[in-house]
Amino acid sequence: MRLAELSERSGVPIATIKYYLREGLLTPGRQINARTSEYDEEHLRRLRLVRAMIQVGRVPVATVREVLGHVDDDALPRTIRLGAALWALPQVPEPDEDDEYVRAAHDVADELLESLGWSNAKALVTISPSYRSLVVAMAALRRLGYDWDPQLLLAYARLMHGAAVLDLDFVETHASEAEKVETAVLGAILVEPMLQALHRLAQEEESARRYGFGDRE
Amino acid sequence: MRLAELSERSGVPIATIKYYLREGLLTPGRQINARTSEYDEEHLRRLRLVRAMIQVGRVPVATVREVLGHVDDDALPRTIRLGAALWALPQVPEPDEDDEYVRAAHDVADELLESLGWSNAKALVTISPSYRSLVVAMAALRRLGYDWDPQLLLAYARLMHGAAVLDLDFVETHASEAEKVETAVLGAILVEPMLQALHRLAQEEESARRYGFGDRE
DNA sequence: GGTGATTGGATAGTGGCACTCCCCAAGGAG
DNA sequence: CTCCTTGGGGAGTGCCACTATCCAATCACC
Repeated sequence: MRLAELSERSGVPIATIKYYLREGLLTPGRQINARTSEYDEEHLRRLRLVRAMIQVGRVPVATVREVLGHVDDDALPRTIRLGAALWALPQVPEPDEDDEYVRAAHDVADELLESLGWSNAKALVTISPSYRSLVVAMAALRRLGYDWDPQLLLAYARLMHGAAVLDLDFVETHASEAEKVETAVLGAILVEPMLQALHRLAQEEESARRYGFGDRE
Repeated sequence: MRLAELSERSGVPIATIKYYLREGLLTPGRQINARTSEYDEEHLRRLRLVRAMIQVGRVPVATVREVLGHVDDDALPRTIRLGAALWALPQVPEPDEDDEYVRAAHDVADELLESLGWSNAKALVTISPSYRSLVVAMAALRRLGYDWDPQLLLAYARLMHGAAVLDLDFVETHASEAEKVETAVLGAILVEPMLQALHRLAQEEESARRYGFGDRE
């Protein structure tokens, strides 16, 4: 198919597809002659993937390129490719390690990993950007005066581990070997907005259940 | 305290505080004379809250203003204020209702709410932006060819309901009546990055557990 | 074979956003 | 009285995700 049809079937404007091509998010089509390129179903699929990452996952264009680079890197073993792709995702800004709240958050986070028995990967996990994000969020909450119990964090962690198990079970049963990394990355990028939406819906529901709507009080 | 000290204690540059003041994210200090304003602990707290929403929660400045407006609106009952604040948070772009994947996602989402027994708030919930986000994410996954089981979604929803129960229990025990809405909003804004970080860590851990690191294969 | 429309590619421009720079006038210190 | 500091406000900056325009090659139709 040609650019116009690719645009038609994906719903992405032609100018935007050109931009993605320039940015290296899509591989160029097969050059038929100087003025015509042919795109196939794989291009369409990749384009939809890119769009989903950008629009649903709010991933910056430069990061999409990086993530896809890792996903496509057949030279690396699977866990490393997944890890590399996840590490490339946008993260919170670097924490200030001199801040007392940040140091305290590190301690709590380390204890948490210990309790969860995630220590086998601890060397890796403690330098992961996700670990940093966790520490930053914990420190921010504490700085605002919310001194939550580490047990609460443990409960959250168990819930999210449950979600991760569901993700990877899904990857197991539904994806071919070659697609596993891609599916797992999508698990991180597209499932997260879904979880977030469910979380907010659940909050609204639970709040209404506990306190009613209050409009008759 | 004066602007310089507010900046010092919060770690936010003076120019940025001025910008927040101009944008209405902070109330002006008490004017002492034409050239001096006095800020108090409440300003500091509010500034930290704003910073956390922007940097950790990635909430746009205009949205922070809107959310805080709802949080501060004492005229409304609590559930409504919480709902209004959550609804103001940034969401995915409007779905194309003519798209077959979007319509199918609507059906699955409605069934899900039914199964969960969240139907008491259904009229509200189905017009919630979170509901829209959910539908968009579901449609995007399907469009990419991942035909997951609705049961999987139900399992995710139960997990996130568990998280919401933890959130609201925390609000119950740790916040004064006046702070409840603020805490609940923070629950949506600061707990979410924490959950996301835990989710990614859990994925890395679970992936390493199942497949090893693969570097000796 | 000529002619106007279409296509793909490159370049430059746009709009939004979160700051950030700079200047000014008012205080305050010596 | 002079110089330094401070708060306020407007204008500018840098980044990012597009998007509009231009150009030349080709294709459809006459």
